[in-house]
Amino acid sequence: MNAHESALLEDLNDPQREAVLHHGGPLLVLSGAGSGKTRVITRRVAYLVKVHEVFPWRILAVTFTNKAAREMRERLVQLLGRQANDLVVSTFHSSAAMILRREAEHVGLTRSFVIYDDGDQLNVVKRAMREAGLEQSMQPREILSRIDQEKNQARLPEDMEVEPGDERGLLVQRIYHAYQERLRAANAVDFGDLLLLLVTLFRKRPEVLENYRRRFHHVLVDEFQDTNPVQYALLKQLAPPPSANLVVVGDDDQSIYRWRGADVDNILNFPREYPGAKVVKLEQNYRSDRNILDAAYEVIRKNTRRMEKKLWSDRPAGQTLQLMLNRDERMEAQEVARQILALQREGFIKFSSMAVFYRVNAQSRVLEEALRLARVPYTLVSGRSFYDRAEVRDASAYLRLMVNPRSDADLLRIINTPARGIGDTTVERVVDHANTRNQSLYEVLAEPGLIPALNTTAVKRLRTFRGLLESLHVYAQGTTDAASAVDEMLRETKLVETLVAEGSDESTTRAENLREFLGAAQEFDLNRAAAAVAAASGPQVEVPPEVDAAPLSADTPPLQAFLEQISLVGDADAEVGEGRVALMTLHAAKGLEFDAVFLTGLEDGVFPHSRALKGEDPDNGEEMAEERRLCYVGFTRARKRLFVSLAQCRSLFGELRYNPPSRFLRDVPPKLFGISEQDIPEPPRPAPMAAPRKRTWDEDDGPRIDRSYSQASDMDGVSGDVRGMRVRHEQFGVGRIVAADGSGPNAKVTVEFGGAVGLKRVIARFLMPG
DNA sequence: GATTAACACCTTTTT
DNA sequence: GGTGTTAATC
Repeated sequence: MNAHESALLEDLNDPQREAVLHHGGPLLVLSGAGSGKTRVITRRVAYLVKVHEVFPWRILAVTFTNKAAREMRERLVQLLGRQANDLVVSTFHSSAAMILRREAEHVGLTRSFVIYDDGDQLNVVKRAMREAGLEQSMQPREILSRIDQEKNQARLPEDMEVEPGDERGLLVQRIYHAYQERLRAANAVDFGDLLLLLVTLFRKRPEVLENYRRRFHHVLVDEFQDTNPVQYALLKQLAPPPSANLVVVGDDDQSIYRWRGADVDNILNFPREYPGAKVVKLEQNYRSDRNILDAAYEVIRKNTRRMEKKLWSDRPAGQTLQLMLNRDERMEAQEVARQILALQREGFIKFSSMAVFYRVNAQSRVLEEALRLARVPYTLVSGRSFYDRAEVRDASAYLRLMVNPRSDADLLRIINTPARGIGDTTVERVVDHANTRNQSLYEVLAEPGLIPALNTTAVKRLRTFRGLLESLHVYAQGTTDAASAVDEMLRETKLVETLVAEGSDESTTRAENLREFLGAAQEFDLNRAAAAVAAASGPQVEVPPEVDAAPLSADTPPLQAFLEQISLVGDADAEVGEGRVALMTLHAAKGLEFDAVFLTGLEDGVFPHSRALKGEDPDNGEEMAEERRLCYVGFTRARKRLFVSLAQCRSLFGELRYNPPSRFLRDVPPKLFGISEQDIPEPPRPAPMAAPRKRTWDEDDGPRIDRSYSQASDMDGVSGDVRGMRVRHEQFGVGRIVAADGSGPNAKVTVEFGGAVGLKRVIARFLMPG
């Protein structure tokens, strides 16, 4: 055994070592939470390279999230040094995008295709519906989600299985078809297409697939339990059964993306798809104290249809879990903040090793407020907030047009941003004209004079606008870095200028964001330059002539590469801040670990989510099983302390709701909370002021504006007789209520504001007592 | 054509 | 609480 070898096998337990050493053929690694699976994957890759002398470019390692890919890459750099540069380590979507770009012409795209996100997709669906005259038939959102589902199942419009007589299904199919045509015409793809088009291409053109099979002799997949049918199809193409070197690592108990088409059966049936696959179980947990592990097990064991395994640990039992019972969500948030400060003061746990989890993003607001008030530093770990801002998306739309002027969705987005006097009527006429001529908007705008019913000013403005796009497009073709393209675009479009001129606080922030966007482009260029240097100085190895060993993204032009990063990676800097508590959804928590974890909202209806509660048998449905797995994921993130919190009532979606404690809590034996069966405490009663308001106008109990629940400055509802009351409106100033009607959040009142304003009927919640 | 107020409607998780 | 749509007004 040489030095490399022993170093790479160091401190691995038996099954881990078995997985690293496994030689040839398919391998399934069932890895429980905290059992060291990333270590297994990275060591295995390093072992292949160093001991078996596999060329790094022969190895493809796919993960599900960008975070995971980044971490894996970092660890591999530590193990392999610059040899790691030649590995392909990326998400399904990134690697598919890179391959698709190389093969674009086979699928009716050009290499400069752009990637549409959710919002763009919805616009395309809406336009497809409008053109087909089917606007009122179904919700565009629903159509889109059904299209996405079809794509997840690897089905093109013609592959859809529609029962005869299924009107809605037929409608979806029709629009799906029109939608795809529009994407192709715009030289654009959506997320689903990245995978689906590639699978289709490989199916139709085996010789193209062959090139990649010849190259990638080793394929490794992380979080395999979350793969959906298209992803699995792609894997099977690249690493065909029965004998390819395909290593899949995952944990069926942590499958939490069923709603996005992920199929647990992929992992459950893997041994059948790849007969002879070796199966290794990693059951030793190195992360959590035993009390936490036991609690997690009690929750997950209720699921039927799982691969039986039980994590064990030689760690101490540790402290018991702590149950936090709160009156409402505000108290919950305060208590979380208080406990965080206490833990920090004890000195053992730093802010940066604590996290607060919640089921839905809507829960984060109250938590943030409380943490801010308590001066607890925190970071909100949410996917891609920066690139979701309107102004940043406008800027990206311009950039995408610079690369690909045919992108109608982008053109429509910015045709009047900043305002240049091109209104809805004009746009509609341009769109109609483009539809009849079957051309892109950009093409049609080359000769705006031909568009019917336009007046001369409109034609002139369109001409100027088209001129702008044209010169940007030309500029982009000559540019060698992303930042100069962004810079040029910001100058020419006057996006920043317009915002600055507006002068409001909000527009100033937006202008700042655009400057930050430029900064992101500069940073991107720097990283790219560094990567190029590293690649050039890497060891030159002999490559068999029939194999293409070039990096997948080899000659993507810089602006395009930057755009790809924006769409697929998002805000790479949104890592958990130093010295800050992390706030995130349970889904975002997968793959992370913290000394102390706060799991909030353990109430039936919140977690498990209300959607999982309805149905015939809410305790055994697939949705409930998934909620349970989500709970398991949440629990097993904690190393030493697990706080589980609920609120007896919480206002969600504008309404006050009383939810029973989560059924998951009943699965945890009380002794793990350090309490006995009898003294399971009652949550504190809601304060009298928090009583649900059910009053109507008939109950005359004196003038009163009910703002019991929210401390907000607005009037949530109106009750009692408020006539004569003084109120203030942001626009109209101070006045007196003369009449009122309705109740609840949309109650209206008529107010005499006096002066020039006079009588106005306004929604009560826009008023403040004044 | 732009701007604003009113109002309807939705709200799980995200590559 | 946000977002998109409509109607009214400049």
